[in-house]
This record gives sequence, structure tokens and C-alpha cells, in this order.
Amino acid sequence: MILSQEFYHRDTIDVAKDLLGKVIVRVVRGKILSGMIVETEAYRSKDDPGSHAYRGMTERNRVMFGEVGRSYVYFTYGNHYCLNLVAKDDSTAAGAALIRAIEPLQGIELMRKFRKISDIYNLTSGPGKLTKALDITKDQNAVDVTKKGELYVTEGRRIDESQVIAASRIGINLGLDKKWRFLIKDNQFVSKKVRL
DNA sequence: CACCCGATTATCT
DNA sequence: GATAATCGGGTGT
Repeated sequence: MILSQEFYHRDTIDVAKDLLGKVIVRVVRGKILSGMIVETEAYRSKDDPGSHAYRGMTERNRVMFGEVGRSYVYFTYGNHYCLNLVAKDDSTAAGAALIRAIEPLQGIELMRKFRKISDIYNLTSGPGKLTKALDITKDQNAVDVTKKGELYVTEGRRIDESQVIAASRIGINLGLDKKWRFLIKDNQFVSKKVRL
């Protein structure tokens, strides 16, 4: 069951939290790669100095201002791509949830080839790692993830509120007061760094 | 396990 | 010209 556009048409923070346990599906060369989301971060707009959208729309972030339920993929640090899902309610102009880590489910051998490593706990435990494992690049920017295609998101396991940890977001200097990083308690596949 | 640092380039000021 | 929603390798504890 693919998540509908309605799922993404809510406060970015709620969507980021509710994405835990959902499954990302990536189809490459006819093969299916998938993994359960175990860690996310919410990025809003005018109220969030840590967000790309804080200073308004630019060529890079324009997808964050567009239709919900689409992917926002950007390139950073000269090496890596990061995958976000556009999500927001009508009270704000832009917003997206960064997918920080997934637990590999299907197509693990192909992921190992893309990552050139074998350790399953290191395969998709970080935003730059999981895009490499799923062969996601700028070509997958602005893809509609509410429809079956090369990239979409389905229902997965229900995660109880008591299993969700909220923490400060990683890799930013502004907006650290906001606890908008969400991860599944005791999951082995989250990215290691924890700043509370 | 914790901290430090270089790589590498699109994007913004 | 500076910075960055990162990673992996290196060193030290």
C-alpha cells in the first residue's frame, strides 16, 4: 500500500515522525531495493534557520516549495546526495523530511555493490550512504513518491510513540534548539551520532 | 569509542 | 570566496 499525498499534507514534524517504520522502495534496472525508514529529520521554512528554505526559494530548494509527496534530492559536501520527502501543511510555504537512515530489506546484494562494502550495519546508516546504496542521484529529484515508479514509499511496520526518540538535528549550526530528529529506539541501523 | 581532518563541488553571498 | 542537512580513514584513549 503506497502512502497517499494526504499523508504528506500535514505538519512537516508530524510527517517526519510518522515516516519511521515506512518503507522506501527503489526500482533500478528492474530490480527492487527497499528498506524501512529508521531515522528522519524535519526541515521547515521561515521558522527554521537550519533549513535550506529559511531564506526563501532558490534554484536548488524550489522543490521544497512545491507539491507534497515528491522527493527533494540535493548534492552536498562535494560527494554526497541526500534524500528528502516534501511535506507540509497549508500554514507554511516549504518543508521536507530528510531520510537519515533505513534498515535494508530487499536487494541487499545490489546495495552492497553500489556501496562497495559488505557490512550491513554500515550500508544505509546515514543520509549519504543510503542514497548511494539505492543509486539515488539528482536524476531522482522531484519524483512523485505517491505513485508506483522508480521511487516510492509504502506502509510498513507501525511504530509506537514510546519507541520514538526525538533529538537535535545533525550537521547544522542553526536551529539546534529544535528536537526535530527522530529515530527508532534501539534500532541497529540508525546513524551513530547522537546529540541530545 | 571519541575526536580530528581531508576530500570535493554545487550553491549561495 | 566561503560554506555545507557527509563520509571514511587515521590517531589516540
